[in-house]
Amino acid sequence: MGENLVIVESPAKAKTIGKFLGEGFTVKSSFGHIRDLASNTLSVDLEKGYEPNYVVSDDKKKVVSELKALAKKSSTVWLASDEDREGEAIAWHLSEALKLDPEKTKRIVFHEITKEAIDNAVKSPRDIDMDLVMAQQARRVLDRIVGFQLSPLLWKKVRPKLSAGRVQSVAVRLIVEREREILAFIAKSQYKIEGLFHPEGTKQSIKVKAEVAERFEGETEALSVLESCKDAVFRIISVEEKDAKRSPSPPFTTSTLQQEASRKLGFSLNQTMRVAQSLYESGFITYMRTDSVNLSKLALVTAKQVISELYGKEYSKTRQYATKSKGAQEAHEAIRPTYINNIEIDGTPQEKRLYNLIWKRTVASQMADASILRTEIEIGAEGVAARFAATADRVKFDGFLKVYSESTDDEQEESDAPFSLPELKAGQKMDAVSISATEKFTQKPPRYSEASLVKKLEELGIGRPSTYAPTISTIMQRGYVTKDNRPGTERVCKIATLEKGEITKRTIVEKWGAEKGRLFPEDIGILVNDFLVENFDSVVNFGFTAKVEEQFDIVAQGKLKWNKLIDEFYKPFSKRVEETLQESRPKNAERELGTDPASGKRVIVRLGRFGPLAQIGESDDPEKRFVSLAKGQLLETITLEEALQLFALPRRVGEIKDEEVIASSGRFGPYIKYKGKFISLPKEFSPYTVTIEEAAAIIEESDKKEQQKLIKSFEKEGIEILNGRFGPYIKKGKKNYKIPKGKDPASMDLESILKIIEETPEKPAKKR
DNA sequence: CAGTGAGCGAGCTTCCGCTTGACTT
Repeated sequence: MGENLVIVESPAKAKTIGKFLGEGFTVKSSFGHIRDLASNTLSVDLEKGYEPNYVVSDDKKKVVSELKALAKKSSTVWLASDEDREGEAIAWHLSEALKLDPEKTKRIVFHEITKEAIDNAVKSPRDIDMDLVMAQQARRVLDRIVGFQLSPLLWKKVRPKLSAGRVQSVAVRLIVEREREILAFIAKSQYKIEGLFHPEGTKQSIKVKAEVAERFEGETEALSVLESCKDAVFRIISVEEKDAKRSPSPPFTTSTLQQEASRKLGFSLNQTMRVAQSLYESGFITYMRTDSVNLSKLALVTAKQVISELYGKEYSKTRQYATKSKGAQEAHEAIRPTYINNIEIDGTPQEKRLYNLIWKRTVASQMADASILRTEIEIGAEGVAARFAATADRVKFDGFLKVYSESTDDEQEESDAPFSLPELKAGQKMDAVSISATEKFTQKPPRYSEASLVKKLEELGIGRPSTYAPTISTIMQRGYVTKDNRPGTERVCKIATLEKGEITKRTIVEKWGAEKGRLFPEDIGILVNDFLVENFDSVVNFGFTAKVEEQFDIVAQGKLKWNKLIDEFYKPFSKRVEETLQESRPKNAERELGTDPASGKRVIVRLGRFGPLAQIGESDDPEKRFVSLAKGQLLETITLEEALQLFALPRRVGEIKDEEVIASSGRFGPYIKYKGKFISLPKEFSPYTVTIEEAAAIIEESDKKEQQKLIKSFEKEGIEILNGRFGPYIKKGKKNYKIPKGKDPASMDLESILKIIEETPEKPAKKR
């Protein structure tokens, strides 16, 4: 038992620090916050200066009692939580909950986990900074009041179990507003003119592709340019060479790691964080929840060594980056490999890939600029107003590009891969092999992906590294938004080509607007957002967090009392809550689409108990009909035709052997029903159009699969061995049992099966 | 699992930020 007890936030950190401190020190972890406002009620006394009611959370009772016992036996307790607002609060809650003697308690902080840094920290302890603690308390109480007063308002006015909060409601707002931008967007047709030229006196195969920078509004305008090119003699007007350089991106923070893992590896936010957590626990990387781009001195030195060894000295350039993002608290380092000389690690494929990404980004950040020679040429002709331009980049020195280049979110229509230009001189004649005018359409704004939404939130200073992934999970869980793919549509583009003195016109079909893993608002998200924007704009405003953060800073400086800040917010806020409560329901009114030509009744859409629906006939009409809207349809945008089509389901397709075949669409997509069985409809078929012949084939296919599914059956006992998605398994009644590895499912006897059933433990109650 | 669109009223839902854990199909 050590004389000294050191408490840090994370157990992995405790382990490493324990090694540095050695004899006489016991290092333990608090596992983050140990106390919080009681979770079942507001727990803020609105009458008594907003006094918070803190309790030790259930899952922390054990940690707290353990730490308490250890603290009792220790001569000194060192509170070594992070040096930011939350960390300071953790230190204070520890001192309160463990009833620490101030004489025996010391607050220390360190920014690097090295022996030197820790020794230094121990030499210069300080007291808990109560101003900073109160700034945290203000943050906590404000979030609780906003969340626990707005959410119940939604339960009353919209639907139970909904939620609202300073962070999540802004995230939803961003998605809803982006959707409306997209709806309002009208694609503009423009013409892009490109030419393929052959420099005179060079090999026949050499071609130079050049483009006119400006876009042309209409077909006539574009054609007149082509017309003017007919007999033109093209020459190089200018050749310009410029030196350019590119610099590496800073090392990873949580948000940039999430963005790059999404773009380069296709990871979701949760996936990235789960894999990073496991790399951290294995000691491969530094802490993964950080907003800092700072690297420790040790890391800088190792990076230099590694780069010099691998690529040569000229590739190394030591750089220290400054954090751009507002509100960054910088309690940790950037995310980097713990040992940069560790180029590869052991682990799952996912872990290897993420580690590799982190390694490359870190190393590249300490490498030299790439230097690039950019050649720009211009081609023109007398009588042709438009100028054709081409650029080519030649990498003179690759520098950091040897290791890493950052991806972008914008999907480019064509790859602008650098191509090389032949030796060209001003005045040189260029034969126009072909010149074409292609119709292009302006792009609608992109929907957010999980990662680009995090980027946006970070820019606005909303949310923290530890909450980005959970926040986005929350708004999906509430049903406000859905992550989805959309197949995209086709459109026809016109092309006119001038070749050998003649202009020919044709059209091509272009696929556009396909989306993968994007966030779409749902009707309930739109409704809740509009309700909040209408009544609480000051809170769901994009600038609200930045504004209160300024106030928290003033509290942290000791120039403002925390509960005065709260009071100034709460007075107008509670008034607004009261007023909104008195007012009528939010605009959940129905939207009228028109009349049903068959019955002459009114067709409306509205949000029902189970989601958005279309309705024919009034609510008091005994013959009224309902149908749910399909995935991807919104109340705001659905048309009468689309709504009426929904009523065509369920549809009788025909009969097979005197049994009806029905086609419809359910929770799990389109299906056909035959002899009481449901069969999912393959993608290429639609329930509106599938024919009885097609249905027969689908049913036959499904029967075949069903037969292959059954490996063995014990009818008397009601036990079956089946082939499932994850391999063979045992089924008895409604329960499934795993077959141990190495057993051949087809040759198992009843006895061994019963034994497996016997030995399989009961499923524990579902925890949430 | 593949349709629901209500009625009565009790009891519950919910925030943001720190941190990991222990469950199997």
